[in-house]
Amino acid sequence: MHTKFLPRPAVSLVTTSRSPQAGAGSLPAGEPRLLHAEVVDRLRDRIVRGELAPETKLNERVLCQELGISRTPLREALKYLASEGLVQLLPNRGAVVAALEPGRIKQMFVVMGALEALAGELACANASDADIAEIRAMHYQMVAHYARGELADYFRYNQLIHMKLVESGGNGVLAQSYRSLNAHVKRARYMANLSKERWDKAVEEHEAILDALVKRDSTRLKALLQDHLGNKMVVVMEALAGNEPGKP
Amino acid sequence: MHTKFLPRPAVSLVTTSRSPQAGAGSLPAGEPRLLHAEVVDRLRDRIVRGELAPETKLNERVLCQELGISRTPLREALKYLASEGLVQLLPNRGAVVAALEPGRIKQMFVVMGALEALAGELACANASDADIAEIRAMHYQMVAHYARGELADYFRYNQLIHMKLVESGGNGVLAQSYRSLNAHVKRARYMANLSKERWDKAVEEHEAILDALVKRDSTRLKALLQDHLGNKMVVVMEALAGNEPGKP
DNA sequence: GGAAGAAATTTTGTATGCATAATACAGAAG
DNA sequence: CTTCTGTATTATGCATACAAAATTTCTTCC
Repeated sequence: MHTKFLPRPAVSLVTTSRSPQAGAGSLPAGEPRLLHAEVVDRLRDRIVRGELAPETKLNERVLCQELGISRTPLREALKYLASEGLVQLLPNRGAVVAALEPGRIKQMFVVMGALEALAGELACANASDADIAEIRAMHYQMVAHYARGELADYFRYNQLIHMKLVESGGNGVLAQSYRSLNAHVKRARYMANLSKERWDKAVEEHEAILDALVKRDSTRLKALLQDHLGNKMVVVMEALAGNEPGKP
Repeated sequence: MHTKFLPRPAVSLVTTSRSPQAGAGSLPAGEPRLLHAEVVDRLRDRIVRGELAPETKLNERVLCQELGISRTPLREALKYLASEGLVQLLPNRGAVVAALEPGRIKQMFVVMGALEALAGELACANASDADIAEIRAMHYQMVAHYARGELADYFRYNQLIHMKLVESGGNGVLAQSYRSLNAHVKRARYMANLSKERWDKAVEEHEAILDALVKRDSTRLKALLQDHLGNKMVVVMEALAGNEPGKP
């Protein structure tokens, strides 16, 4: 697998032009977006998508050139991502993309199970009818993509549904915790090749989940979510076991 | 309440002397401890203990002087703490200690409830006898401090017990998530004045919790932990409601 | 040829400098 | 006295400079 960075010609995030050498600012900017925050989002995205593979060394000079910024905001972003657990800081030796240890991912699934169960409970109790209608709409979108075999779009709606479900319980802390763990797990999922059978089953499970939510059947929803997540865990863990039997 | 910083004469964290102007390093240092990491720990501690009160403005120049470092590692530390949610970054306006919104704290208790329930389950299943013996020992220490009316020490052992219980389930991700939420909640608890009755009851609850753990009665332990946490929530929420009826 | 060690290079950690945004302050107008 | 406006001050965001550590490269010796 490639670990080399693409020689992108430093498209540069700098738009607000606060830098000493820069010439002219432009956008009126309703809300100032700081560089480190932008970099956090970009790097997190690249890590989650697997473009920055686990254990990739993050060379500051290279990243700075790619992003068209100086080391200061980059290093701030790395600290932020380290706190999220997506980056590991090695004192005096820089930063690397966090490893994807199967044991740790499994632990994350267990915790996410507890969070999703709680989320299901809260959603049944607190979700508005509009929330549920939105989830139903996303569900049908997802099923449509499934029918057409469009995996990427299926995944996207799948994620949207799970996030919306978690959010509609009205507990922002829960949503935040879930999102954070989910980012880690998503990294692993990019390796997992969904089998046709598993895909079929996952859609079935989603049908049942939607049904339980509509009926606000908390007990059943919790059980279904647990089951769904458990199955997903199996798939991901298998993929993970297959993709790194021995680290070279 | 004081929000002003103490004029500490810059005791300086700099020991490794990598700075341009610094004179001499000293400690052989088995493992290099970086400045930003040190600052993260210090600031987090001050925030959790309430020495840096909620919504306190964090002036970089002042903190730099207090810590005896330059702005670079300080700002890195602030980014890290922002990711933990203990600090809020205001673009172009610096950083403030995160507010203690009762609604949010309540949400945290709900999530911690789910995590503790899981922790209880895992502890019953996975804790070694040595783990349980350690918890028991800490429990008796705690009770001794309770008997002597030593609140601070009681709290310390209380925390140790809860953390050990969470850790002995063997799920590091769970422990990490719990620790993070706990830091936030601890901030609130520093305001809560435990009544004698509540204290008595809390110790009773702990007796029952220990008993359930020793017997590895997962179902009962979960229920007891939920109850215990729920009671603690009531106390904290009352204190929080009392201490900020109107923000000046 | 390979191991060991020294010098050169790169990389990281921290401090500092500079430009812009934000705030405090002063004075004028109402 | 309050409110507005323009200016001085301060604070923040980013870039850069420099020193120590780590890594690589080049010798040297066996």
